Amino acid sequence: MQKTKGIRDSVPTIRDVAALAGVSTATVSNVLSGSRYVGPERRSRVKDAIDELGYRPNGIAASLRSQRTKIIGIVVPDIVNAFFSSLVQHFEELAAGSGYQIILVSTNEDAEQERERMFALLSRRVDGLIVVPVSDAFDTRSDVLSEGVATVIVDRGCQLTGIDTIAADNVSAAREGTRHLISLGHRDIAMVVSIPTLDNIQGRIEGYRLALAEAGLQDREQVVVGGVTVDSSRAAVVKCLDRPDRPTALFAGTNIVALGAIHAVRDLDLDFPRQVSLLGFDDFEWMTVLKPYISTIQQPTQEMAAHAWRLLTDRLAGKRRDVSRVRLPCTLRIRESTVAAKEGGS
Amino acid sequence: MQKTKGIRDSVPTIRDVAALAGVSTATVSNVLSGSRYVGPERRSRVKDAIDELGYRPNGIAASLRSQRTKIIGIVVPDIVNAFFSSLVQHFEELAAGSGYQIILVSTNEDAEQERERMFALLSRRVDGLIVVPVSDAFDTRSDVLSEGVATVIVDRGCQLTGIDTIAADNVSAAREGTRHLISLGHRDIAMVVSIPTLDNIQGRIEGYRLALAEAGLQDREQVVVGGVTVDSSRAAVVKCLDRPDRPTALFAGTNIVALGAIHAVRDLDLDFPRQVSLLGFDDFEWMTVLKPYISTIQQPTQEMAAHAWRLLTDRLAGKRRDVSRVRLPCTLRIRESTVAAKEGGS
DNA sequence: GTGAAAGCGCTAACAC
DNA sequence: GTGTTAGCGCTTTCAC
Repeated sequence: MQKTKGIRDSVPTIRDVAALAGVSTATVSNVLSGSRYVGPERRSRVKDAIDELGYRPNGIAASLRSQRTKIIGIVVPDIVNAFFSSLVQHFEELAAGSGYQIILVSTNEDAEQERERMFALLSRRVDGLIVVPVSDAFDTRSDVLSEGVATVIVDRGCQLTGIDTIAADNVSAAREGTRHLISLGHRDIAMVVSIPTLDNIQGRIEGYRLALAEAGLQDREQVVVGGVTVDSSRAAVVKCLDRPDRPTALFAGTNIVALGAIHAVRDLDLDFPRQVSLLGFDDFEWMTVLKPYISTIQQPTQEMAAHAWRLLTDRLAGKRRDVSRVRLPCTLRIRESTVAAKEGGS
Repeated sequence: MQKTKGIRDSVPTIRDVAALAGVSTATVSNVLSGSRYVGPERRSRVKDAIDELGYRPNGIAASLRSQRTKIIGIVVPDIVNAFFSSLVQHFEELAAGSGYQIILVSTNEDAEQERERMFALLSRRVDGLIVVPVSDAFDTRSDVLSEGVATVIVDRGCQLTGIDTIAADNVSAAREGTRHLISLGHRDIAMVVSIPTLDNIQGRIEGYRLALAEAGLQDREQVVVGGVTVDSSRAAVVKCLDRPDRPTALFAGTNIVALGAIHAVRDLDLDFPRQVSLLGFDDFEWMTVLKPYISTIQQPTQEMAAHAWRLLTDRLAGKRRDVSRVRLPCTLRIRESTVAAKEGGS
């Protein structure tokens, strides 16, 4: 088989376009990118040639040369978790709107996977990284971050310094939520959390404690650890509720934990919400479909994503040198699962 | 500023590694890829050099040269929909397990966006594409597919020929579900669907009709169009139920529609499931948390993803030339939302 | 305003 | 078993 120049048997390149249009490759490139002015006549000749050949620029080659991939790596612990998929959706939209694309990594709540996969992302030479770390030991893996790739940390791991972080104002949110429960007359309120060492969870616990202390209820503090799965949370809550002196209200620190808590309440056949009130975290469709409708604290996922994206693109554009640390307010959505405590409760 | 060869002030390349190890770049490349044997001594010298320099191969350059990016484009209509995010999770895992990465595109159920974004994916020179099309008019956009990129279609658009497709066996599944409802004594069963023109939905409608016909109930057929959002489905179902001759059972064709249907039942304050039974499609955590627990038809998302991945990688490896058309069986999960029809129903 | 040409960092022939 | 080298397709100086 002979390689004949005149025969187009493979994908057309910028050279083919240039030849057909009778211009230089530089001109074709400039028509495409608009980086410098090209006269109207040549421009239209180039466009015609592009159409005729069905030319599609090779982004790989462009990336190699320009040292920018226009790809952002998005790292989340679990894409099936509605909170994270909601974030990802927003990132994906923001990316599309500005000529970027996203490579998605779901780390499965596993630190080792996270590490490996982030290195893989770096090999792809992503322009930037948006990460919801698996754990706060993230900073011990600073080798990943020290590569000089622009990175924004979201939701978890926001105790890190020297790096842009963005999260909900967990302390205030949990404080407000706990106050709501207290105002309903609850005195025994258990906080159920996923992993108490995560900084966002710590914030929620802190807010809970603050509100308890304000009401002189610090002795009644009760933090239950549910873990990252619905089943583990369910088991933990069952254990917590299956006692005569059970709490009259549960404050679930994440949507997964809330799911587990509801299961647990069902398992014990308790009158829900009369015997146990429940306040959730995150706001999703199913919470308003299930009876009783679940009261919850809504995180501003869209704003979080928008802020994170802006932080990242500003840094990529060299518009910022200082480190940002953003905390966004949450909204308490009171529905039906939080009701007044029964008299003579505990 | 002078460019001094001896000073490592930038990211190390394969050449730096080769120089430090005293070998050729080819040898470094071979140590990394294992594509040909390298003697133990040189190998360890190379590895030391890599560690010392903190060298990380540039995947962009490798892709340009080898003409393979090891990236698969995943296109879904809506990443927040649990059915799709579940698929994506599996794809992401499969990719990681075989040295691939995925670029995610969420088309927002918009055909124009889908088209544009798929072209962008082609510009990135993804090795393959896994697509859940927005609509069946996908074939009119065959320009995207004619680029010769290996593509597998999942869930929707599976009426297409000449391309690998994989989906649930919607006809059988819906038939079995409808039979279940009929066996409970229901005679007025409404099927609520998202978009009746989608081929997967058509399959579900067909299964419903088949079961109705088997029972001599073809005259009672009632297909309600709910659209792609929870709110539109809710409104459609309210309209359907707010009549004296309302159906005694609803068969929701998707999880979104099921959510809308439950809302509607609540809105009308009907005794659920006594006055209206509900059979859903897709199986998610919230369905077993809400009372009554929702009976549903479970699609084998994991198997669908695994099959699709295999189809794609086999084709990439040149192991297949013929077109595959896979249909996977679903599982009926009977829980509490489907109960016997009240005597003298309609 | 436009072109020529030098690479970006790597892999895969092709040599030996 | 290992080295040499020619590009992959583009962007971007540097000339004019």
